[in-house]
Amino acid sequence: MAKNTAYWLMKTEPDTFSIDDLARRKTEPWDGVRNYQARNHMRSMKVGDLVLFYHSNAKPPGVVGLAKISGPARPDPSSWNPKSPYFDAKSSPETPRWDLVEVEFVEKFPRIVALEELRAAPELEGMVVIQRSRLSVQPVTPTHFAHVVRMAKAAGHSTNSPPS
DNA sequence: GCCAACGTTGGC
DNA sequence: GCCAACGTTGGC
Repeated sequence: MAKNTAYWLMKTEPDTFSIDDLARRKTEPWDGVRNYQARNHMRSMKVGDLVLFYHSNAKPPGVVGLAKISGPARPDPSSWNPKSPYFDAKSSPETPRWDLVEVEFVEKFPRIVALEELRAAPELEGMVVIQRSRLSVQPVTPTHFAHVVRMAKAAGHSTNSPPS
């Protein structure tokens, strides 16, 4: 893994676009982000950066897999398409306001790492998703990233771990 | 379905 | 530039 890889968490509602949708499509232009902080995070992404793929408004909400950035930030055409649900009258091809990045499927975890588990893990203290749940594109520290991946590949918490 | 948190808008 | 009103997000 390249030394300068950065790590992120991106949220999506599975009813709209899930990890399975991404697995089918292989790669997806991540359009519709309409929050400046999230947009600015996308602008600082580099191709090859790794992403924790998070399902919000899901039962349970949590990290369900990995993706990577396969295309850098560029203007989001849905922002000036009046037929798009993400249309913004203040954005145009000449003066684009919103960006997207290309997101590529890496893997679906064998299990969901639920938000509840993220909260309960002392190693993940301070992770953005735990304290600022509304930000849809967030930076993740390398340490936190590695820990979430480790959790995904270990047995789950009490509800589905084997009897002791 | 509720509602707290929080981002955005717009009047002043 | 402040801040109240409003809209949205997202966990529960």
